[in-house]
Amino acid sequence: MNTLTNRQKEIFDFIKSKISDEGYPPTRMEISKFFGFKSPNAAEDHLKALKKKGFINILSGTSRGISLSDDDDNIPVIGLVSAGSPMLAEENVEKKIPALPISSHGVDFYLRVRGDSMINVGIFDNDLIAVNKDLKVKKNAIVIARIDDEVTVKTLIEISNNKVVLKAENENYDDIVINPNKVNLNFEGTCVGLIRNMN
Amino acid sequence: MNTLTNRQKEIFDFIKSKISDEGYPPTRMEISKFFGFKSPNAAEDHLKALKKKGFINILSGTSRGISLSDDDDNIPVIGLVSAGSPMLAEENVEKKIPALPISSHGVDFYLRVRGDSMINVGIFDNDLIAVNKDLKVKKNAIVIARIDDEVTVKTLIEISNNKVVLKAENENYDDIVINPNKVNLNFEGTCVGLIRNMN
DNA sequence: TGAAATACTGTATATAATTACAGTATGAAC
DNA sequence: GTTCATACTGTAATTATATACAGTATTTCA
Repeated sequence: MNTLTNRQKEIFDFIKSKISDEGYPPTRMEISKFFGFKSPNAAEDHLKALKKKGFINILSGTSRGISLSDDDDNIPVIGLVSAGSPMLAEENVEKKIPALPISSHGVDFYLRVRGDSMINVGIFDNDLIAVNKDLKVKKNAIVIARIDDEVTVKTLIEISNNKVVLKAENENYDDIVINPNKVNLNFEGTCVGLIRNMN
Repeated sequence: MNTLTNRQKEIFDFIKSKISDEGYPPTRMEISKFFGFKSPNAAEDHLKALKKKGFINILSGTSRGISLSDDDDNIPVIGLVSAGSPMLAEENVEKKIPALPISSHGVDFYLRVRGDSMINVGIFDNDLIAVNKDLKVKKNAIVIARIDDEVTVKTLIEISNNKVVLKAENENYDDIVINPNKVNLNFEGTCVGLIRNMN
């Protein structure tokens, strides 16, 4: 998908806000009025550009026939992570679900938790944790780490150039102490929320 | 708000599905075509009825100018419950948020948990629990009980005509043993899910 | 440096859409 | 037993809307 110019992004944002505010997309005239265009064709041209770049679909002959093609506010749920594959690789995506209704930080994906290593902080087997992948990992945060292709959820209690300590929140598990220069360690993100389904 | 006739509900549902499928509301002609009306005025009449009953708004002179007036898929979050007031009374509603993305059962409201009495089952202070108020309360379910105006979340471990036992999932709390004939006991619902926001 | 993309103005027109008015028929409410 | 709400048919007019064509000016990229 191509990138939008500043002006095109403004138009695209206007369309999105119209849809969320009014409940329906704008007409060419409404776009023109908002941006001060003297001709509806200016809006038409922008819509064609947005369509060409794949950001919207246009139904011809249909009033307000604009739909956003990039509707994916749905967030992937990651089940088991295959060795060697990136977190968000298609083979790892169990399904897609809408965003967490609460959450101060953005959620990039949900990860289904396996095992009981974090029960002391209320993260149970089969829970979904909401993960933000761009937040800087910080001490005392619950992080999603990948150690030599093994994905694990733990509390980060120490991080320096040659030592990383990951703590399981369960007395039955030992701390994981790693020299990041010797093993392959990646942080896949920080846990920012949790969803549990009870039956 | 008035109630809808079966036919009006069909029309209303069609409008909702059009909005979610196509991204914009239908025209009178599209409604008529779908239902087999031979006149667009049949749709017009229905829209007026829906407007009169408060289910939609209509912007005159605007193509597809239909908007849904009640975003009733948003679910109330209940904070502190005032003594004597029904659970869902307005004064108890903190805010409204979209439905839990997962959940096998319907969610009638979210309740903000106060205290640590359920930490052994992973329910922590400030968590939101998703509550279904119509499920029959069952042994071993986590229930929301109201005992003489005091709302509490506990595991129901015994229920009979003259004895109800509610268990806190934390060693520091004793079981609550109640004779339902002597105190005012109501079950407000069953916990069907959980949301936690982490910062 | 020259073509293509961007960002518009200006005009025009076919058609999409709203919506009023005039009816018909049926069942519920008072 | 008549009024009101529901649920439509049928017609028609005004206006809302999409969208083509012909331009101009500027910027981007190869």
